[in-house]
Amino acid sequence: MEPLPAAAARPAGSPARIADVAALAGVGVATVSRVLNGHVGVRPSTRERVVEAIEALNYRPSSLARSLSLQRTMVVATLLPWFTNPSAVQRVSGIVEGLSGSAYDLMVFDIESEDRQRRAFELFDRGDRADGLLVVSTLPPEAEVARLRAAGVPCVLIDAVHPSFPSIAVDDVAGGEMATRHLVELGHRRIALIGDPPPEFRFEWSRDRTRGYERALTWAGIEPRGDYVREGTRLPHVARAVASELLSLPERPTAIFAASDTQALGAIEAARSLGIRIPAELSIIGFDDIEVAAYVGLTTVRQPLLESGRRGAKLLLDTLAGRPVEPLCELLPLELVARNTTGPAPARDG
Amino acid sequence: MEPLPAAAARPAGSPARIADVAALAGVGVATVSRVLNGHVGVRPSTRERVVEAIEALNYRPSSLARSLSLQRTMVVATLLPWFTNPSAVQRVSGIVEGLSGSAYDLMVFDIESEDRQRRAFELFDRGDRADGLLVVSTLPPEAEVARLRAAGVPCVLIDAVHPSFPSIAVDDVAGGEMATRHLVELGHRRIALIGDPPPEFRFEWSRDRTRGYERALTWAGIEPRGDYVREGTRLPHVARAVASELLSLPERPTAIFAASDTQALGAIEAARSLGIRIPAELSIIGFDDIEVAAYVGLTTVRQPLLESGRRGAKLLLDTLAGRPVEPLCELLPLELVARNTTGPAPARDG
DNA sequence: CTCGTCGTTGGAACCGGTTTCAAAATGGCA
DNA sequence: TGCCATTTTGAAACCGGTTCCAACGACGAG
Repeated sequence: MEPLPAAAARPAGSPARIADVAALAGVGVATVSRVLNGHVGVRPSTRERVVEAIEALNYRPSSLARSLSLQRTMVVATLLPWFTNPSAVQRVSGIVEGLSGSAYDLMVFDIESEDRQRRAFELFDRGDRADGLLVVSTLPPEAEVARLRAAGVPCVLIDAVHPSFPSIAVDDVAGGEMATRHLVELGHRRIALIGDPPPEFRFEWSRDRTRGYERALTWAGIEPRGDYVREGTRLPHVARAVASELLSLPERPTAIFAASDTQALGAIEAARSLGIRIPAELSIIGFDDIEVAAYVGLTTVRQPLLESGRRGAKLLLDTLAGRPVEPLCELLPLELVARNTTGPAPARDG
Repeated sequence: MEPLPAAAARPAGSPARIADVAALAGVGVATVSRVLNGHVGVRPSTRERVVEAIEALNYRPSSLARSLSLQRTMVVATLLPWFTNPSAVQRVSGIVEGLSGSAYDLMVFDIESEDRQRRAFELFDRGDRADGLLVVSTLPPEAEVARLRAAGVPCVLIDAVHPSFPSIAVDDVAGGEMATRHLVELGHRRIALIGDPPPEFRFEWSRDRTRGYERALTWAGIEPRGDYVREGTRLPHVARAVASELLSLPERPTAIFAASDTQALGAIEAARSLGIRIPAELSIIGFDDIEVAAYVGLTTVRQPLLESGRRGAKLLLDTLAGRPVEPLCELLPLELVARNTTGPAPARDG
């Protein structure tokens, strides 16, 4: 029973294992495990010997091995494309908020290509790297949906909708319509659109906003013009170039609806460098209401980015806590925020 | 040798294991593993039977178990506080860039409290959840440094310096001096400072910038005034409140040096709402040069945020590839970017 | 026909924890 | 002191993979 002082140190470079601690303390691994996890029923004197051994070896259990054994990680993962986008950042902020105070840690995985999307699901679809998933702005491939369901991995979608999972989203068609109608009501007839990239990663909100745009135009009796619709890209400098093109058309549009604030900012820069005054000569409306939008006075359609993350996190926590959550789609409200980048159409156009 | 068709399905809810595949294909687990990992030396007919079984069961290996066995995850983790801060986001963007094209996936872990910092290192300091670490804007506690070294976890520091690890940083004292001197050269004598939070998570660049500020004042023969120095907080609205206080002092400062662009924006808002014209009545200079800084015309001290991430990622990849990297501190260059928020001191102050 | 070689294969040990279960140690009481 | 109930304890099985190594089968040569 006397403590064994020298339990043959392991090769340098390998941290101590539970077996090393057990050997040093002269107990079995089960006892060390009990001490580590604060189980009752360990004699105080034994506990102390174990604690000493732990400290002597500077031991900490492998969280990986622990997860494998427990079938539980206490980690929630967020999968999202281009997560350094301002709107994505806002959503993640909400998720952080929603998770704070819970026992779960957040791990963020960026998807910047189809390849990474595959890798992401390879890592997470069995639920062994995270106990729950928040999938943002992307729709999992059907094969993954099947696997996630088979493995029983709780999963909540944000800014994407799938019948198998609870989803948080907004009505993008209505949003596009709202933005366009605002411009129409200001007297604009030549309204251009800067849309987002083609459906990558199966998320298509930009297309939906375009549909809303077309619907509002039709409703106002305005013929949609092909040369006014540009499916640009999410990158600001490309949006800027696209806007420059639009503003150099022989029949220059008097208003631009950008499918995201980031793109709207690009459009503003383009107008600036062409010497076009906003909103006197050109109205610009964005979508999202990212943080800088308020700062620079951008008119936009506000969607509750932060709230979407917060709400998604809450739903996921509910599921993880065993409170059943229906796979319903929750639509968050949109709101037009009129600031300084939209105004009445120029006179000669009225 | 004939294929066993029905290898007793496992309880629903559990994804297939390698043993299930082996049973269904009528081979040993070793063979399945060989097929999975593309090893040579498997008879084509056998390989085919295994592949069929894999597809029949929709099997995918547990990445967790795989990591445990291989002692390798092919994941790089980034640990950083408040990673939804614009400057942090920029750094992460750089990391994403630096890692793209490599075989490593990036996982981001947010540290928003001391508790989370502890959790972060609990998860990662044995190197079993990630093969390498990028620690940003925070200094690991010494105990963790010891553990990381003991476990041989490659680790690169960004925006933090520690003798044990390669570090990427800037000279914050020089930066603070550069900013303040710019104001001095414009004729300002009443120069206030909005600093950052007290040293949380052991990162102290704000204090260093304050030192640079004091040094520049002394150099110009200006007596530092206690009521002009406010250690604010990173949150924009608090910075705004602090700026309001400063601007309501009987002897109002004619210039403000904000230790980060985020805080500078808060100061600008405060000035705006008090009807103080920038830069005619008040000069404001920030630090970082975050993306919106250029957009709103903020004068600032530019530090290469993106580059810091890119460079850190490269160093880590080098280490992971076995190319030895010295634990040296790499200082990136700072640059004064004069835009529209700073100008000559008001006349009566000259 | 037998032997040696080489290409395939599967059993078992291992990665580092948790937990079950039965055995051992302890303590109370007659 | 002896017996039984009650802690305490550790060996072994398990989580789900990878890989070493020995054994197996087929084949060509002698």
